[in-house]
Amino acid sequence: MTTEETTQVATEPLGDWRRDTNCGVPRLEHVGREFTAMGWVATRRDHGGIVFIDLRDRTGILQVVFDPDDSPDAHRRAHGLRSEWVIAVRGRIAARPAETVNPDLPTGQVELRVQELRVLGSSRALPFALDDDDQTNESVRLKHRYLDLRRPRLTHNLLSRHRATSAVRRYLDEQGFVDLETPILTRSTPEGARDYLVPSRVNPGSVYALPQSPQIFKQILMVAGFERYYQVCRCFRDEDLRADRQPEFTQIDLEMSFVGQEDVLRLTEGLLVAGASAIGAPPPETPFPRMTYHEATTRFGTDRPDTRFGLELVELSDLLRETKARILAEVVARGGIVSGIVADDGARLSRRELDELVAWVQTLGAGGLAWIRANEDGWQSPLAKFFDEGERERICERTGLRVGGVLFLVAGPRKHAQSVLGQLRLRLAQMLGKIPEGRWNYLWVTEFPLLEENAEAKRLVAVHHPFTAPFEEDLDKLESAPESVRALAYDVVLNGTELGGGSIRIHRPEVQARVFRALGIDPEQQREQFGFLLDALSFGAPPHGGLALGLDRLCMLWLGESSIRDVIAFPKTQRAADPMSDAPAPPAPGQLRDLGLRPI
RNA sequence: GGGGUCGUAGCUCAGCUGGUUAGAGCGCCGGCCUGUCACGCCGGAGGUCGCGAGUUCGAGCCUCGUCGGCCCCGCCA
Repeated sequence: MTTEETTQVATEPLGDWRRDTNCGVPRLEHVGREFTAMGWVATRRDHGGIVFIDLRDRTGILQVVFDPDDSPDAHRRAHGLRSEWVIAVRGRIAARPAETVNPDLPTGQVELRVQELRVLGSSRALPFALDDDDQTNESVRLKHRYLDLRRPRLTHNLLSRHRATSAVRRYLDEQGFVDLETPILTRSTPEGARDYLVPSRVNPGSVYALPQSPQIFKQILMVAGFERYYQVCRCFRDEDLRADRQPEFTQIDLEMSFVGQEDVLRLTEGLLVAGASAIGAPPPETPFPRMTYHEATTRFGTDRPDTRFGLELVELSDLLRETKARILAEVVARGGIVSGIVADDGARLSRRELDELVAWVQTLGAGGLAWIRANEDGWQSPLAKFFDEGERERICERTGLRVGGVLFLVAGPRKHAQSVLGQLRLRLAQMLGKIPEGRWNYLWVTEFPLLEENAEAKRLVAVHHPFTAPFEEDLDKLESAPESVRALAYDVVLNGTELGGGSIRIHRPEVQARVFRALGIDPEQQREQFGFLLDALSFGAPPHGGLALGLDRLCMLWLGESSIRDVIAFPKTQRAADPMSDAPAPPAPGQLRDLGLRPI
């Protein structure tokens, strides 16, 4: 039978039938009631003399029974039903015989005995099975996303996401926030991610940019006097994709006037409690632990530490200044550091696994990875022969290295060595099974530096963005020691993933001018790039600050998924394409001409 | 831009050292079946081995290129 023939099954109109129960609803208390249910044929079990259908709607599954004793006509027609047909059934709820109760279904104690059947829609044979454990290639699933979304797990994910979003909106509404929209067609801003550009037909040669975030507009809304703004808004960044990065993603974006950092953090904690509770994840305990940027990078090698396990970094530079392992001593002499991680059960790793780690670290661009394995009969290490007795004792004392453990060492410029160890730490935790299940470690990282050296541009750039306020007490170092100035910026982290971040903004024009000067942005550039914000700030700007949270990532973590694609209805592939609609596509003839564009 | 990995029936996969007519499970189609819930039993259809070159007497298998999925580095203020 061909596909075309399959689709030629006669379907019936809905007529005056109306649904009066959902599939997930009926229980023993409904026995004897007459119901009309509608949904999709999830599975059929045709025994000839009797036919069972699992009927599915978004609320769950109900077993419906076609028995000739109830209706010979419905029973005869039930043989023709197929997977994913849409049907309406009318009948009576009955208790199942005791031995046929299905404990795996919430409705498993009852069934609907069908008196009348209407076939509302037929279905072609499916391109893939709608099981939660189906491993079908993702491009096939995305091409038929409407089918993929019928899988209970994805249905559950999107319904849960809706509950979380609704709860967040309710929470912010209660806190006096106003939901305001900002432009999607906006102006490209310098630095940051690559923009998606939209050419303007009525202004040939000019383009809009899609917003990377509504940053400037929400600050202007503060100047406009709205005091508290929020938006669940789409943001666009034309960068390469990852499991937790899509070209368009959703932020919970908010901004508040007349507040300091503490107010934003407390409000955000409440928001996360509301969202987690609504989605069914454990609500976090508040207040969240705090950690400075300095502590995070020193102890964990990253500004988004996963504190669910140890394996912390230990610096050894001062012990190894004079060591005969020249490869280490030279790095210290040049101003770099030697830092390490002890895995107290690291001896479980085979020589081969250790070698693979060394090779892997090299792919991160590190000079190398040294390891010291503390065996019963002494140290085993490519560097063992360089260390004398005193050094060994001091290293063990500092790091806690004991028999059965392995010490991993990385030497290099401070930032780089820490970052490599931070990544090694995560990898070790995975290999050694040190990441506990069911832990939800929320954490604030604070006191980010305001500015940092950009290696490529060889100048200072803003760590957060150019409107981030410096610490008041660090202001006098802005010219003398700009890199030591701390920012009133903060990130919220969950289990090593950055959920979002924000800052208190500069609302005083003279401070903004000094920061621009430190960034090397001259007044002409300031006007050109940020003129409208500077204008706004000059007309009575309240102190203000805010933050943005990645809603997709939040839902992913709360729901235990490993990709944000599983919490987005219509995500894109790694090449930023949509296999269902075939976007992006070449422009139609004439479209480019209308826009005043020519292919290069 | 770079690294890794995968691509064989609708789906998931097997396919030995390059050798006859490319297999399995699920799904699909037909038949039987009155208590199943991964129903069962019998039968059947279904293949551009991603695509293109090359090597070879001979390529699903080897080489090169290319397209696509996923993971990662760079990138993501």
